Amino acid sequence: MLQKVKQEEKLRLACGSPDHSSAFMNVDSQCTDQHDKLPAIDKKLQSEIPLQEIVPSSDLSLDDSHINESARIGECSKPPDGPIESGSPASVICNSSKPDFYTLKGEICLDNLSIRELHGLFRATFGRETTVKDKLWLKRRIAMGLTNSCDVSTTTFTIIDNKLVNKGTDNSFQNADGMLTEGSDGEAKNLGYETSPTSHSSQMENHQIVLGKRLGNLSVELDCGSDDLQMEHRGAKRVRKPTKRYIEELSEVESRDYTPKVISSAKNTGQGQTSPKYCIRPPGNAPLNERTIVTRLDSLGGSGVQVPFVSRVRRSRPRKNIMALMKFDSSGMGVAAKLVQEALSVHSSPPESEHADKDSKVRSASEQIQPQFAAEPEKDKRRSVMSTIELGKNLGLKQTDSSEDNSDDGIATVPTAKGGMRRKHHRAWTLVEVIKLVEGVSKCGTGRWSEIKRLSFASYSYRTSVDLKDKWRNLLKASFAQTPPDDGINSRKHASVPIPAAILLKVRELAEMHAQVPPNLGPGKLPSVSRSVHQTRSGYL
DNA sequence: GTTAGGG
DNA sequence: CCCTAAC
Repeated sequence: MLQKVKQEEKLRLACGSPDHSSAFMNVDSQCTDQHDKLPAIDKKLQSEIPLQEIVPSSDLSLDDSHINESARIGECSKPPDGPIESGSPASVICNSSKPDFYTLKGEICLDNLSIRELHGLFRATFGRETTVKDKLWLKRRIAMGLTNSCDVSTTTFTIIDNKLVNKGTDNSFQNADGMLTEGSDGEAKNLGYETSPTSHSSQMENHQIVLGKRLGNLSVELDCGSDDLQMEHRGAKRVRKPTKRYIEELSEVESRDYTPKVISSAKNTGQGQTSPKYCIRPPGNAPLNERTIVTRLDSLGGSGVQVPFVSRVRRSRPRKNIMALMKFDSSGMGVAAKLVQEALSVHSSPPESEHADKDSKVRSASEQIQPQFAAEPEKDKRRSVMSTIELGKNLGLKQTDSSEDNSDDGIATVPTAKGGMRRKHHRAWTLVEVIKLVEGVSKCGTGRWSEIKRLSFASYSYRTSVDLKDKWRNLLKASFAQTPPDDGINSRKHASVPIPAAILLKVRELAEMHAQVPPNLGPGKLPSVSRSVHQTRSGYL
């Protein structure tokens, strides 16, 4: 990393930037890279491709990126050599007086560099040579490499793709297959691009390559590639923003990591509100609010998402167990004991309705009443229950026997004796259930789990629609897993239910109907299932 | 409240 | 099976 930074600086010098080597550069360029490069690329692409207006269907509007960019030029970068105007008031905000040329020079540099220079930069960035002559390709690769990311936001991605698609019915930009091959081959064999220098690269290719590189795993790369390809044909996967917990934890780590630097750099401006890594982004012409937004570009699962930076303090959703423990601590046993009684009473007078299972309180409460307690730090909710219950034990409260939970017909809950398996409430799927599930799917189609639950699992109180969904997912996996005739099902040690091949077959069939074929083995890899031997499957598709 | 998807 | 964001 250091090496890389060093070399980058050299390159900056080559661009006429005065020397300003400092420890901050590292951090700084990260910040700007992440934020600026991609929009910049977009912009470039845009101008290069004479296209009509893009219609950004969703969040990352193009306007936004433009604004961001111009604004950022003012704020995050202050070249000693040349005022890069835009005179935005934002520059005042910018607490980083540390100059960063990369932001503004970055594009310019890349634009003006000769192929040779680009090669140098490429080497600096990727640590290997390239013989690609395509300037555009080089620039993109380098830019992407510097962003160090799969941070191409899905949205941006789509837009670009659309653009490309729109533009090119000629497939110069769109030859997806070609792209994939070249991209991965190049990366894999270190041959670069030379084999077919004529074709243009696409955003997609870059995406893949960088991603693959990052993961350092070719197969992953290929998978991703095919995945992306599939995306074009089917709907993109729902993107998830990182969970709150993730954000919190990450923020925690980062703020710790950068603390020293923040302190040392903060004295320049007087206040260290933000770490250098984060850019303050004034909300452009969005008239909404005066507040500046602090974000960082986070890449999670390849989806670049603007993640709000949260401070270390846990906000909202205070840990519930904390609450419980606090009660215990402060007000003594009284409250806790009461809690225990509540918990106990809940299932000592069980209505035993079929919906009892849905009540998580009941569930967790009754289930945690066990002589054994897993020593592991548990999930919040459970822990609170556990602690109160344990307390109750200590107080000498009588516990009703834990076998209550199995009242229906069930098997035991949580053996959890020692080191081994402590599944909470696990109920093995019976073959009957599986069949019902398959049936239900064939009737309702996938994705309508609650419906299936209503129709086929009305009598099974314990299978929630989520369970059905999960099971289906597993079935799917199983059915598409290689099913070589030799080992087959038996080799599994403790496979709960073997799941006859016939059923798997049916699952596969249904899956194909609903376009659920996993991206890897496309349609046709498996011997096509003889179809329509049965089923009036309501033609839902 | 349901669904999708990661853990 | 759990969790939780997206819907």
